[in-house]
Amino acid sequence: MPHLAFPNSNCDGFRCATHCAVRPLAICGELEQAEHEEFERLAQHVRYGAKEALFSEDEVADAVYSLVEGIARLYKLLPDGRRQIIGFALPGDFLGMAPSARYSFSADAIGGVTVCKFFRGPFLRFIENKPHMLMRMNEFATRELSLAQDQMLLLGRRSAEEKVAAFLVGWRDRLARLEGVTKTVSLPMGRQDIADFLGLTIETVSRTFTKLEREKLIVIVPDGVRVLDPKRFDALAAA
Amino acid sequence: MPHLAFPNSNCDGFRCATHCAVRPLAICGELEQAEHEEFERLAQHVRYGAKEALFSEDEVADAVYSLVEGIARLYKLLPDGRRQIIGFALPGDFLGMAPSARYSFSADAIGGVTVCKFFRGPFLRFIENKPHMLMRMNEFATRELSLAQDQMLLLGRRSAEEKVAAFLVGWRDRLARLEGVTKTVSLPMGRQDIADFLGLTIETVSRTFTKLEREKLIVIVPDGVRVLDPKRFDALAAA
DNA sequence: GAATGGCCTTGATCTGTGTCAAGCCGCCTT
DNA sequence: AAGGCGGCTTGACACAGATCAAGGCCATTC
Repeated sequence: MPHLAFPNSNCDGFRCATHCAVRPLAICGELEQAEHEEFERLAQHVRYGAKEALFSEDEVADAVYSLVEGIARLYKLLPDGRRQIIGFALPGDFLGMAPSARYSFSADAIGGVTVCKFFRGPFLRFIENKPHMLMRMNEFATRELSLAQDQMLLLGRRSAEEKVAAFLVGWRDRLARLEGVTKTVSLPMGRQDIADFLGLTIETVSRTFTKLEREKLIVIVPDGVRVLDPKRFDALAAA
Repeated sequence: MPHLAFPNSNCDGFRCATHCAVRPLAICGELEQAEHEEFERLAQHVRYGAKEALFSEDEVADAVYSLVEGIARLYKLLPDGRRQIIGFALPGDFLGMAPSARYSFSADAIGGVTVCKFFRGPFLRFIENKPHMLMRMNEFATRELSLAQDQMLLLGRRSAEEKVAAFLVGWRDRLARLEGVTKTVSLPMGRQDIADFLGLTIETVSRTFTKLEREKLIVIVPDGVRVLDPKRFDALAAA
């Protein structure tokens, strides 16, 4: 059961600085002072524990979410339990827009997650006469769509080794936007999650990590990998 | 080389009725009279012949397109030539928005295609202070994204037979929005296109069609299939 | 510090789909 | 009507990755 971190979401300056470190990257990043205060009054800051669900596919989509902190797993299931992870959400990402009245996928926390939660009605009323906000939402949707298309190419046409390499490169680059460039790529998600993201089995993912390590492209470290040969590695990921 | 069907795009009533039959479904479907006339003045109606490119990945994205008539193939290529078709565009679909200054995929005509083409600058200036239009673009993007996510599930987690069945059901339902419900599903794209859409080879697609026919689920007809047992067929596509 | 359980790795074997190759069918050209 | 060509189908075989099974490692608990 999620609890409200700030039931009175009209948080003071200190807390805002803490919890909205990603604001420039988020959907609300270009709101000016007055608008942002109005927007904040619509928000509930909610914290979810590890593996807790933010929302599930086919539920009535009564809220949208701006991820503030932590990482979420977005996925779809087939009736027999096969799972496809359609993305990992990072701080600044915007979740929960659906083309119908119900969510088209499920989202749950990997480790702890903090979000700004907005009920649909008030949210839509807020944006409906704010062209700048609508443009920003369009940018977000277009970027998401483009990532999804990259992933289709990966799922449909790349080998297991290419999938893993492309995943690591893509993940490293997304983390770099948040944390700056590093040699060590942290992987908060488990091997099964990676497998379900890449359309592979956990065994194939594990073997492929080992293979990349044998080929001296990476070193496997606790909860991550270190990229040894970025040049050769990026080439493998691109091809 | 495409030629302008209406170099003076300010077309008269008759031509509009002919060429904008899909307007209620298109991006401009909710513009009121005066706005729509302004919008039309920004448009070039352009016709492309079979296999002609509307635009290509990595080109400067200087225009967006509303597909009026015909079908387009949207795809990405790997450096070695492997191709993933990320979608088939139908009349009413909106193409060409990109998260960067360049197109993130290629689009070309299957058979003949007619579009409304808008240069990026005038288009953005037109929409920037029209919340209704921006909302509609959001709806379009959200629907596209949801389709892309369905496709990820298909590519990552379905068997060849499930892929083909799900493709036929999805395609039939999209055509039904335009042409009404029919038993016969027309397939204007070739087997290689279907293969590249489903992450399969042409041989596997061909064998799977034959298998579905042997199992009395479909009959293969010229340029399409007839679905014999919709109940059983939809079940196969869902599972 | 022994037992438990979750997560990951590794090995052996199987199989669905890819690859390679041949042939068919309908259509266009001459 | 003969030839050629593009698109499709079919068969034989190969292989990447799945499946099945076992074992290792580490953190947590009692």
